[in-house]
Amino acid sequence: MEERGISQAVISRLPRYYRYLGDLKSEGVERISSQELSRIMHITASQIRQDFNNFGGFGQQGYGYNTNYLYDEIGKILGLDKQHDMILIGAGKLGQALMNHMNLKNRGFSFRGAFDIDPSLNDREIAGVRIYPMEQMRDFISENNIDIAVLTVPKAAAIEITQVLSETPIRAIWNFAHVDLTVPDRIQVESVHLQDSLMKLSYSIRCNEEKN
Amino acid sequence: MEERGISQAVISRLPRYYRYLGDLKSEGVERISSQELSRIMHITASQIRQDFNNFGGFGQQGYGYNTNYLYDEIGKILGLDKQHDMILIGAGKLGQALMNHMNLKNRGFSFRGAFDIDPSLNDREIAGVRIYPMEQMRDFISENNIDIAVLTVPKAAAIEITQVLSETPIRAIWNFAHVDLTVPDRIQVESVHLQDSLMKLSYSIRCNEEKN
DNA sequence: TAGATTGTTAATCGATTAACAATC
DNA sequence: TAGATTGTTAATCGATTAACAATC
Repeated sequence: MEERGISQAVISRLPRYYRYLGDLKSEGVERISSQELSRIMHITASQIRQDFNNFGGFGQQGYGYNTNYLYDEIGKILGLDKQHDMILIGAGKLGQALMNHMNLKNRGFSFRGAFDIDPSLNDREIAGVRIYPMEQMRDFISENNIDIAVLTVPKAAAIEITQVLSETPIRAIWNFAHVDLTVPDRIQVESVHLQDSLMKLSYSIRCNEEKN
Repeated sequence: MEERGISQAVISRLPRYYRYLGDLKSEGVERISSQELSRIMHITASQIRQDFNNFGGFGQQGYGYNTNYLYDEIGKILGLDKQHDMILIGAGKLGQALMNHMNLKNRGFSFRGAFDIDPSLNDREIAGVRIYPMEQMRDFISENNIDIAVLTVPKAAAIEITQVLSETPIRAIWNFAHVDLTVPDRIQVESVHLQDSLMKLSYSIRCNEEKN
């Protein structure tokens, strides 16, 4: 599994492959050719083969790909075979929604604790996860070997908290604040900019109506 | 403002330009050159100029760009000068979070109603928006000229509801379900796949730790 | 063996970057 | 006018698609 400089475009497609293969698997489909997958996913068979071959050959000539095997291999590439311990920072509605969704659905990812500046939330539990005062975050990360911090706080708070996180052994930040974060190289950041997404939708609407 | 076949790459960058220009504007910066913006946003000045010139010239040689003007123009391109009436479908935690966030923050976008299959939620209000029974959705869309449906329901429900939405005059779906939706051409879809985003983060973590 | 389908190289297409003439 | 910076063309780079030899 050689992975020198895989392009961002390829990586972005992996979760989608994983999803479709999971569906096929649960439908009992044992093997799939790049051509069939192409038809289902609406991308070219050529691209599918190129994408998979970035990570080595998963298929067999004349046969295609074994659904289960391919599913598992992509899972491994995505690091889904490993346990990820997470904390939530900012226990508002969005944060609570993520704890409900992600704790159940994606095995491998689990919230170990949540933190909020609002003292009235302290010691409460959401989806079986306890909410602690913000001051305890730093120590909690070290003591519980937390990998991922999920940031669901306003912009200004996100910048401040990122400063603090930069000095902890955290490995990644899943950022929902409407700001681009600056972190040391050893910390990975993935941002979900909901506003940006809605604006793209607004753009599509405008373009579509101008076609009249 | 000529816009034939603007690439998806350019469109994806527009909301980020808009965000940075908004920040500059509120800092009182009246003009900005592509070079300065390049330094702040960490993209090339060349790309910035190319991007803007897809929509016509917004700058002035020897001067740069007027921050306010550029901000407004990008806003217009993104359709932010227009009112967007939305409904929420699925009034769970995630949906509630979106109503709280988006109703206040992004002017131009406002929720007119929410719908849920859970009868216990009916007639309740969240962020000043009333929750109606699902059966009333269809009529509500027509009667209130709803543009955007925000889908925060599980996968299976999302597919069913999309069928129904396809027969209404809705113009866009903002999809949070973990599935790719199929709709008529006149309906725009923008999906936020949170699971995919988290998987990409997991991939980055794995790659980063393998560098040791 | 013949048919199918991968893995991989080569061709094409598109997006990014560089360069510079136009012009404020 | 001289300096600065855009708008735009040309060059480069990377990603996608096509083609086909390898092989199960």
